[in-house]
Amino acid sequence: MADRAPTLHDVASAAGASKTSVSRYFGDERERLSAALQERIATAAEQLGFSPNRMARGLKGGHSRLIGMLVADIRNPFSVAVMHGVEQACRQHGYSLMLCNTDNAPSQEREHLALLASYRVEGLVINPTGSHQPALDAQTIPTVLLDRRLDHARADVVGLDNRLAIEMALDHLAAQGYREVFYLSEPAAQVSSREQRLASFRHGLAPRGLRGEVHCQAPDCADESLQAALSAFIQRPAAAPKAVLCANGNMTLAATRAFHALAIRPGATGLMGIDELDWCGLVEPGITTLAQPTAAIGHSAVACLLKRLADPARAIDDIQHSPTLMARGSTAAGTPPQPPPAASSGR
Amino acid sequence: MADRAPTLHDVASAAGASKTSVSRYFGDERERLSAALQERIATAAEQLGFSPNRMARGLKGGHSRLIGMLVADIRNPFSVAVMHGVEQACRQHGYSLMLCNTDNAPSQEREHLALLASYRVEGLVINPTGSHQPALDAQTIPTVLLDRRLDHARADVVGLDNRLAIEMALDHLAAQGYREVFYLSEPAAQVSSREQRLASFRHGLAPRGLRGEVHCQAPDCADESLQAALSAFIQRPAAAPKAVLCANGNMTLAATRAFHALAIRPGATGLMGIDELDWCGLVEPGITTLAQPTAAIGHSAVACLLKRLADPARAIDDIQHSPTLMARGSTAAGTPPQPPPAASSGR
DNA sequence: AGTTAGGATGGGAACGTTACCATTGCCACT
DNA sequence: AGTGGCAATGGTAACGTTCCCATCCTAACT
Repeated sequence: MADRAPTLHDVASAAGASKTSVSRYFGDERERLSAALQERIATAAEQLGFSPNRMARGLKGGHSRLIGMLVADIRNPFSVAVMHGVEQACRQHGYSLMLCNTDNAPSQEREHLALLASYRVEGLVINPTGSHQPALDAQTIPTVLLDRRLDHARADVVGLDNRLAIEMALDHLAAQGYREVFYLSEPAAQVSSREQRLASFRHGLAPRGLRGEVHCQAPDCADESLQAALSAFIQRPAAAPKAVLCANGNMTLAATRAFHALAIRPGATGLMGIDELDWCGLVEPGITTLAQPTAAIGHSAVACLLKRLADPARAIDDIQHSPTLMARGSTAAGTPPQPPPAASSGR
Repeated sequence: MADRAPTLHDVASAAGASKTSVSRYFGDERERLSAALQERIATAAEQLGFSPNRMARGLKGGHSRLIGMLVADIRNPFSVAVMHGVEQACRQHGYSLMLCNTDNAPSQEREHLALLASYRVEGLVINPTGSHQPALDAQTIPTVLLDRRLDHARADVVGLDNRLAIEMALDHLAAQGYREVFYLSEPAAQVSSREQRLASFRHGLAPRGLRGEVHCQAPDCADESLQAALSAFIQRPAAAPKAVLCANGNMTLAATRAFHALAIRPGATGLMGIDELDWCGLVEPGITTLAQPTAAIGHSAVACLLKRLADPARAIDDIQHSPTLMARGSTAAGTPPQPPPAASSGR
């Protein structure tokens, strides 16, 4: 019969009702209709296979019921896990998620931002690419920043408690008897979470009697430079065991590959990373990680966004989640854990 | 100034032009406008920060410029990789992607389908959950099925050449000297790709002089049953080496975990899987896989969809991609590869 | 009985855009 | 000079909804 999708009007005439009534039925005023009318509309709609046109609805009411999400790297399991949480939370609150992947490219970030704006998304969850984006700063749509802070943008931030994470990592490494730590990160400039972790690392060394060394490099870089740096670190003579600490999942993967290429089994030389990955228990002897509560992060990002939608003027939130230590063989030094150099030994 | 987003009309009056001209400027008739007018509109739009409202555009023209994608399990790296390809391809063709994750739940599949329909997406890329969905069959929106065929739905299919994949796997295992193969799959009923792989497995054994055993189980199931089955298979006395073949990435992960729990190092007992994963090179001694060309699959899914959009009546496509063998240590039997029992030895 | 409150319903004007048709010039024909 | 055509622009009616207001009816008041 109808070649195109049936409209409100079609349903109305089929049910012998007015557009308004049908609109009410599908909106949130269904109770205002008499039982008889509800029945008629339900039947007619069912029969025609009607589903309200969200475009039209969004146009008239100004509510798109859409939330946009910008992910820097969709192939990063951490991002996917958070995204999963975000999507669930959105759905729970009656929003749909429009997802865009920027592949860490500022140009795509800009483009997608414009796109999402043109769909009049009501809110934005953004995991920004590193580089500074004026377009992001000028954001007029309520925004929650994921994992990465942006200096110039007035937006809520949800992510990991980076200082706590690094301290937990250093505590664990120190307790396991490691005394020198090689910190492996992607280039930290411009990316707040990396900067925070790096700074916390630097500050956290001395109080624990640790020595540290920092190595930053892009993960897509050739493996050789990482291998070389790692190998130099490991071969350098030292009195106590050494460990490698990876600032995120990408680097954990890179470091594990480097260990593998150098034919070094983690443990005697420690290996630890932030972000839990499927395979961390599988690579011998198991790789110690700090797992991020990805679902919680996703949910709280949406919760935060909705709060801002409800009250645009409220103070900016900065929600920091705590990681969970997954201790495995890669940080069992082999030498029995020694008490820290100076401190009390009783406890 | 303006509290809400500026409209076409705002730009028009700011530029001293008509709505039509501005519409033309932002549509695909920009060349029809004189240079002077283009200039004026560009300036005005820039200054107001105008971006056309896609909702309104979609409403009037009937073109949402939206493609919907339904993914059964967003935490499956294979799905994500394909999705990445789909998104790229969409963007290249001027479409945006609306992504929904069904978490393998038919109810969510139904729900999301309705949602996408209500946004009037022009096409659908679906990776169906297993169970039979009348809603999917009745699909009136042009649809491409990913990886999984649906009996009752008239839709194009894009995926792996499952028969070829299994044959490549069996060829490889046979060539490496394995003679008994334990086939590990998620429950195959209702899911065409699993059924195809399973059937190909069964048919491919005899010609190669192999013996086979099939084990199906849900991946979220407790590990013990898998471990028990695996252990029974491995301990059974046999004249020649045995191998485990995993039907997809999830099962490869499960099997690797089981090997790990049983403290068996793959190799003497072979281990191989369909789907390449980050860590397959990392787990000792490297896990042999068949990599799917995920980007190509994503791109061809969109290409296929666009062809159908252009010509709804054309014959149904069934595009099968070929996998790539990533041979690693987990299928190096240790015994030198013997020539197949009967066949010619000269080649 | 007359008035009024209020519940149920319908009519019509937006929302921001595009599609169609109309209008204006201007130039090149015969 | 008159006509036709084309290029450049503008006006207006949709698209499918929701929102505001009007209308009707029933029931409960004075």
